[in-house]
This record gives sequence, C-alpha cells and structure tokens, in this order.
Amino acid sequence: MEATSIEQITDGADVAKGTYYLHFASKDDVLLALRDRFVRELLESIKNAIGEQREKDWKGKLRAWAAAGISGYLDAAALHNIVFYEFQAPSPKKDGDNIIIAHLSELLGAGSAARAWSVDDPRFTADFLFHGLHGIVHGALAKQKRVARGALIRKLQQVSFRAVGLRSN
Amino acid sequence: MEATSIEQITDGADVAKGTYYLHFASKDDVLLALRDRFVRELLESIKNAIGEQREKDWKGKLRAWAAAGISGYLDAAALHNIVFYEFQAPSPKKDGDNIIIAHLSELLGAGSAARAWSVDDPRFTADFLFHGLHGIVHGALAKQKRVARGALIRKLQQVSFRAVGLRSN
Amino acid sequence: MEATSIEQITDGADVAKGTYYLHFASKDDVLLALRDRFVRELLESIKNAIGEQREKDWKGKLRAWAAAGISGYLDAAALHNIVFYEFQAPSPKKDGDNIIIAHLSELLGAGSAARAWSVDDPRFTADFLFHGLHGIVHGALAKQKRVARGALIRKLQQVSFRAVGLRSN
Amino acid sequence: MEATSIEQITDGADVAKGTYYLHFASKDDVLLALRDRFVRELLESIKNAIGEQREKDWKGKLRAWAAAGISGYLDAAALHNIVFYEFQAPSPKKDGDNIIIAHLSELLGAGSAARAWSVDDPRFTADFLFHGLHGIVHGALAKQKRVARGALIRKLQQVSFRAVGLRSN
DNA sequence: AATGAATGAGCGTTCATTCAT
DNA sequence: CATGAATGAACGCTCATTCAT
Repeated sequence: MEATSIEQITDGADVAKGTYYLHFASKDDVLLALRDRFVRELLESIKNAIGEQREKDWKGKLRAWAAAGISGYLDAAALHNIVFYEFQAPSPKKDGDNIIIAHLSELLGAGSAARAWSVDDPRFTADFLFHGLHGIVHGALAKQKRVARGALIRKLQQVSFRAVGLRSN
Repeated sequence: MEATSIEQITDGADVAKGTYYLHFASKDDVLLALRDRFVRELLESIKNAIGEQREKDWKGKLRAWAAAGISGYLDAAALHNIVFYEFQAPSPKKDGDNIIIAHLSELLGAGSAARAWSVDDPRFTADFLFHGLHGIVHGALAKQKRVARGALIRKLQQVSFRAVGLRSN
Repeated sequence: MEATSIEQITDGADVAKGTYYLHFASKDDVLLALRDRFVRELLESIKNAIGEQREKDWKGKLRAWAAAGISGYLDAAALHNIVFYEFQAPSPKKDGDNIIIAHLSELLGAGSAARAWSVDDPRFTADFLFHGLHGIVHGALAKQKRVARGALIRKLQQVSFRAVGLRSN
Repeated sequence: MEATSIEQITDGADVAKGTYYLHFASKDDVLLALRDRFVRELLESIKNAIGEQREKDWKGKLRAWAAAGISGYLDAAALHNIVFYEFQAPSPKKDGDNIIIAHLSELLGAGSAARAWSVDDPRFTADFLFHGLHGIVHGALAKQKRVARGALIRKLQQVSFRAVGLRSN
C-alpha cells in the first residue's frame, strides 16, 4: 500500500535526491539494481554453501540450498520487501530470468542425471521450491517478530527432500 | 510498476469514476473486495472438488486440491494480478488469515491424523504448497501465452504427494 | 471550511436531491433564495417594531431597530451562518442592494431631516451600524453558547444613539 | 461561490502547484498564514500611527486608529478578500482572538480609565467599531472602483468619536 | 560531482448536476 | 412531479524527475 519513495531511499543512503539520478535513470532502475544485487548475493551465498559439500553428496547440496536460501532471505528481509513488493515486474520477461531458480533447476537436473533423486521437470520443481521458500519466509516474517530460523530450515529441508523423491530424514 | 489507477478500473468496468464511490469507500476498499471475492470463490471451487472424492480417499482429495488450485488461479489470472500485485496487504495480519492456506492446513492435518500421509507441521506444509502453486502459475503465465494446464496440474499433484510423504504415482 | 453540500440541504428538507432542481436552477440559486428570505423576514420584523413607535419618537425607532436587529439575527443564527458564510456574493452588486441597510439609511436620513439627530451621510452610518450589529452577533455566537440577548440589545442601542449624535441614556 | 483554488493561488504567485507545498502543509495552512500576516501587519501600522500621538491625546489616538484601519484595509484589499472570505474559521475560537479587536479594546479601556471618554464595555465597543470598519471598507470596495479614502476616514473618525461618547468635531 | 528547490503530471476523491424511471 | 443512481469536471495533494547552483 505505502510505496517506498525516492526520498526514503535517498535519505536511507544519505545522498541528495538529485545525486541519485547521476547513477540511475529512473526509480525503476534503482529497484531493478537493488533486486539484481540482492539476487546475485543470495545466489553467491547459496553457491558457497553448496560448494562446501562433497562432490557426490547431492542430498547435502539440497540441504545446503535450503539452509542458505532461508538464511539469505531472512538476513535481507527489509531489502527483500522493498525490492519484491515495490517492484512490479516491468515485463514478465524480466521476471523470468530469475537466476536463483535457474541455478536450482540446474542442480535438480544434475542430481537427477546422477540418479541421486528423481525429478521429471527440474524447472517446474525449482519454481515450486523457490516460491515455496519465498512464501514461507514472507509468512514467517509477517506473523512473528522473532523467527525460529533453525526450525524453518529443518522443515524446508524435509519438504525439499520429499519434493525430489528422497526420504525426508 | 504502473499501479492500476481508479480510472483504469472504472474504464474497464465501463462506469464513471464517481460511480465507483457509490459502492466502495476508497480504492483500497475495491481491491480488498476483489481479493476477498477471488479468494472466496477459489476456496469454494476447491471445496467442491474435494467434496466429490470418496470420504477415505485422501490422496484423491489432495489430487483434487492441486487441480482446482491450478484451474482457479489460471481462470482468474487477470483478476489475480490486479488483486495480488496491486494491493500490498495493509497489515501483515490480513495477509496471514489466508483462508486457502487455512483450509489446506486443515486437510493436511486431517489426512495426517487418519494416517493417510505424514506431515509434521501442517501449517508449514500448507504455506509451502500454496506459495509453490502461486509461483508456478505466476511463472507459467509470465512465460507462456498459452499454458498447458493439464501438465501443470499433473506436476503439481506429483510434487504435492511427495511433499506429504506419499509416493508420487 | 466545511461547505454545506446539496445533500445536507436536501436531507434537511426531506426531499430527494433531484427534487431540488425542480425549484432551483443551481446551488447558488437556493443560497440566494435563502438569503433573500432571511433578509426579507428580518426587514419585516424591523419594520413592525418601528411601526409600533409613535410617529415622532425617533429615538424610540432607533431603539426598536437595534432590538429587532439583534433578535432577528440571533433567532435565525443557523440559517444566517449557512447563508452568509456559504455564499460568497456572486458579484459585489448583489451584495450592495442590502435592503436592511437601505431601509436603515432611509430611517437615519428621515430622522436627520426631522432634526431628531444629526447624521451627515446616512448611508455611511447605516453601513456602519449594520456591520457593527452583524459583527457583534457573530462574535457573541462564536464565543458563548447562551447569549445574553438583553445586554446585547442595550449596548447596541447605546452605541447606536451615540453614533447618530444622541445622548446615550 | 467560487472558492479560490490552489491553482489560482500558485498561478497568481507564479510558482508551480507543488512549490506551494514546500512552504505550507495544506491549503488551510496558507490561508491561515496569509490571514495572520495581514492581521499582524495591520496591527503594526495601527500601533505606529497611535504611537505618534501625544501621550495624553486620547482623541488623537482614536483618530489615528480609524485612519490607519481604513488605510490598512484598503491597501490590502485583494489579500483581505481572499483571506477573510475564503477562509471560514476552523473553529469559532480562532476567530475570537482577533488581535486587532483585542488591541482596540485595550485602548478604549485605557481611555475610559483616563476619563478621556466613557465606554461601559470596551470589548463590545471594540467589536462594534471593528466590524463597522470592516463593513464600511467592504461596502466601499464593492460599490466603487476608486474609493474616496479621505472621506471614508473622516466619517469613520466622526462615528468612532461618537461611539465613545465624544463630540464628533 | 553533488545538491535540493522547483516542477507539473497524475493521483484518489468529492459533489453539483442530470435524467431514466 | 419526484426520485436517486450515475456522471465527470474539478479539487487538494504527492512525488518522480529536472536543473541552476
């Protein structure tokens, strides 16, 4: 309802309103940039978490994905709200090339090829898991002030395992 | 980005701008009313679909849920976009009492009690499935003009079964 | 600040909004009509009060004028406010032909001619007395809920006598 | 009838509509500010005119009051109209603490105490004189394009003297 | 490069007026 | 005659964007 105004953004960044237009062409531009940064950083931390798993430990990778995803979203809650609620995708295209989903889709496909689990349509399942994660975090933030991060991660891991056809323990 | 203006809404409804205020107190009021109607109708159609299943056929109920959910969202795509993107919940509370999620949560709990499947935290899983569904439909609409409804339903059913710990066939 | 709306007027008169336009051409029209009625009735009651004085009793006439003026305004306080505050004279002309002032001006001129008192410019003095009266009543209504009508009348009479050059007792 | 709109005000001041809101919080805010300024400046010029009289010259002070009052109103005729007709006092209170009336009331009381004249209720007489002045100027402006300032002042002085019980020459 | 006062298009809302019933 | 639902011009106000300093 209440939209974030340029003034709030520039006040928060401790620059003058005009300064802003030296770097961005428009309000949408900055929202797009913020979103890109948020998404890139989240992807980075997901990749790092996964990279720490042993090459063949597919379940561990998925477990790491879920943990990093929940953590990344929770840590950037404020930014996330500005960026994802403020910004109504200018065109559906822009929305489509979500690199988090693309990366997860690859992971699911690779695990499937390695017979670690069974996923018929990796893109579909990636979409599903990503938006499930998204909704879970959003709901948790909306309902509770202090979020039980550990519990959230555990539950997301369980449901993620199940979603790819693994036993959940 | 471009918010839907009163003028767009009234033009779409082929009434004058003032007419609108005979029925609603404010812009938020319409959006709220539209959202309520959309959600109520979706819940209605989900309940009907589930009601047609045999009493003990829990898997059938979940299957029906997924099919009705996808169909309901796809059928009301335009309305859905206006309502859910335009209207940023006035308070997180309002967002929380999503009756679709509450209903699904009950279904999952009941099936669990009946030992039809195994779900530790029905609310969590309901949140997850609902937002997964939401994201799937949104993504499908954003990417393709014509959506393969049948395929979408089948895949959502599979992943829903898995999420509650059932075999997916 | 808060203007009286057509709806308030028609609600108060227990007729439909449309009915109103059978009798008046516009909102200004009704305000004008209300004002005319108020002014005509006030003039009527002033004339009656003066008519009760003896032909030669000029001081009595002025005394009667002051009493009737205060009373007329106080009795119609609500109407007066609507009419005089709501309605910003459409043209200065309309405002000019205030029949109360014209009448008082005649009275002052006549008394002057009869050597009852001494007024060089009856119109000026009439303007002055009328607006003084107006302000006094307005101020009294604004400040007190219950107005001491008798005291107001007595004071207005005194100052009116003085204004025309009579001793004030 | 036709209220002065923000657009008229900003057009008149040769600034954009938005500029206005850098200085004032709302439309009422300007009107209030304009009114305050007008009233303060009028009081200032009245005080200056009175200050030039000899300490004991009460009649001179009242004479100065009338002259400064007429002049002040005539000089600010346009502003006066906007401010006093546009703005219907948000609460009757605000209207009551008219500093011009309060100041005149003090003057009348002081002169009375000094036996320069005789006024039973200074506040009443101040109200009366102020509104008489107000009406005189308003009427003069409405009727004539060029106002005979000198004549107006002379007549107001005469009637003011009389109102406080002085001989009018 | 950085600023922030100034801008004005566009918003949500009101309400005097119309007209089909 | 009477009605009141429908209208749309016009309002006060906001805020993304510009540009002189």
